[in-house]
Amino acid sequence: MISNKAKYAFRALLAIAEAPEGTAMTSTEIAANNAIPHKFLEQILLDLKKAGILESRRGKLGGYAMLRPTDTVTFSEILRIFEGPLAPLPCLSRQFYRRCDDCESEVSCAIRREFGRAYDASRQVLDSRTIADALHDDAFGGFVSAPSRKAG
Amino acid sequence: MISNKAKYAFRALLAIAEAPEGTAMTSTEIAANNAIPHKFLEQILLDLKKAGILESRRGKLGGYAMLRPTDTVTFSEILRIFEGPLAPLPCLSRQFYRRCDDCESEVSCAIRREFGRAYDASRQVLDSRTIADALHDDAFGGFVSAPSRKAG
DNA sequence: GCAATACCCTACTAAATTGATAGAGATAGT
DNA sequence: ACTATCTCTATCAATTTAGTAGGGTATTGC
Repeated sequence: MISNKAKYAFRALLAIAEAPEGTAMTSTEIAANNAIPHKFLEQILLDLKKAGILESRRGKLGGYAMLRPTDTVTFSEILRIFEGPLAPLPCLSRQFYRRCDDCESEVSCAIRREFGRAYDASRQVLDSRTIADALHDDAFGGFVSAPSRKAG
Repeated sequence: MISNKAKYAFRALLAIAEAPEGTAMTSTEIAANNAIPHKFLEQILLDLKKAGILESRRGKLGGYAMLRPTDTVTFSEILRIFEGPLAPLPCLSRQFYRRCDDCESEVSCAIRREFGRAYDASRQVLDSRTIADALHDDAFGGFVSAPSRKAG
């Protein structure tokens, strides 16, 4: 399960990305329209700004806007800001690599191998999907299909 | 990142599964050979027993052994015992489904759609890989290949 | 210049989770 | 009876999560 913080970040980003180019959205607006606690959202937007995803203006006509084009901002990038490493094991992370304390041999570790496969699979999605993709419901994998997943 | 508890559980399971059919391994043995705190491991093995994965015997010739064949025990099954739902969002979980508190429409939720893709991808691995596969380093996806991942 | 608006920053808190440790009880074998 | 082993419950410290609180700082418009 991803944290509320990360979920709020995606909601906010999608809201900002949807706004017409050049217009800024205020934290108050975003909070109200997306069921996010206002002061909590402020922290999140600040994190996104510090990460170079958003830009901001203060004062009366202030607010937040995308700093980078929406099609360059991937889901994994955002997730990492709020969740830290996405790898299931420290020894599988490229960006936050840490050897397991008690590991004898990484190459022969069956747990590492299996989780490596799972991680590869999910990373292939999260690394390639962007905010722009999410907004436009672009197809994944080169074809369009109705969602087959059923809730429940 | 998966919890230490889950990681220990996999280590223990692999150790037990590796033992000759019919022989039981004691928690003390498993703990010593796999760098797991003994009393912590006891809780874990108990959970695995309650979940119907292991059987146990008390007393002098006691210990733990597989209850079900190793090729029927999937990674996702074990993970769920110790980590709860694997889905990144409650509204994507089949076994622990919960609507997001503030969700207006699940079908049109872009966040749900994108994470659904990532979840599908990793589930395809974790649902299909078993303890037996991990032990025998069986190929995944119908072919054998040298691991291309580099640690670091 | 001054007030209103909106972002910026830090500190705090309650509740839950993680990663154990501790100790007593139940059962099986010799 | 004795001992090895599993079984069960309680407890604990550290960390994380999900916020709340309350100022401080920049910008605009009058």
